[in-house]
Amino acid sequence: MPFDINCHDKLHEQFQYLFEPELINELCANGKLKKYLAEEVIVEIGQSIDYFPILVSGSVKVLTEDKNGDELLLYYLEVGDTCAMTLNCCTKNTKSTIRAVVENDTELLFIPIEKMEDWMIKYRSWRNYTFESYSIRLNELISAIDTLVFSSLEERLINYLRDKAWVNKSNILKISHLEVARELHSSRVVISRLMKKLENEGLVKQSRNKIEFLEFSAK
DNA sequence: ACATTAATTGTGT
DNA sequence: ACACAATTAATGT
Repeated sequence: MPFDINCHDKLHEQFQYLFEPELINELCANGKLKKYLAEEVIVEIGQSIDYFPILVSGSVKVLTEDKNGDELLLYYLEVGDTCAMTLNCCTKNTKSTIRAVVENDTELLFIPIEKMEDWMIKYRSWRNYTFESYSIRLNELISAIDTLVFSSLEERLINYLRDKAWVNKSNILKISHLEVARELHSSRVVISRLMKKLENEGLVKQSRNKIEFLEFSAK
């Protein structure tokens, strides 16, 4: 990892409201910045975690997998987020039960786990950050489970499209029905039928490998 | 520009 | 769920 002269300024800019300047200096001094391209796998299921990642730019999706190898999207991570899973793995030294895949080109800052305990004691903002992350991730999970259990696939599909549009900051999603089906743990035919229905209802426009999500109602 | 092929999407059973 | 039809994008000639 080459030393990045811009790292310092960039981090100060990104995290000025999250961490005190002292801590950001420590982040620069101890963290390693790594770039990932879309579709790259950051963490695989069963892998152990030896660095603590913080998302500096881009976005990442977090998935589980059942024994048949079928996937299910849990949630997205955005700038400033970290994964609660890794918080767990770092402290308890267990293996990851999730897979993390890059959604949009991403930069991650990797922190050696030894530093985490130091900072927990030294920096109030770090304590807040880790607790906040836990709490946010827990709520994300609960709401994911909620829609999973209580909503029809149609509602899940709409939620999925909305979330994806949000993290991509675009209403135009470049994705095929097959990929959607995999992330929602459904089948391609079912998704195609639902998409057709949504299209007739005027919620989406679609063409090959492209879905345009039309939602203007505030929420 | 046209033909061939592969991938994606649509529909009926 | 499966099979197949229809459509579209990609590639070669």
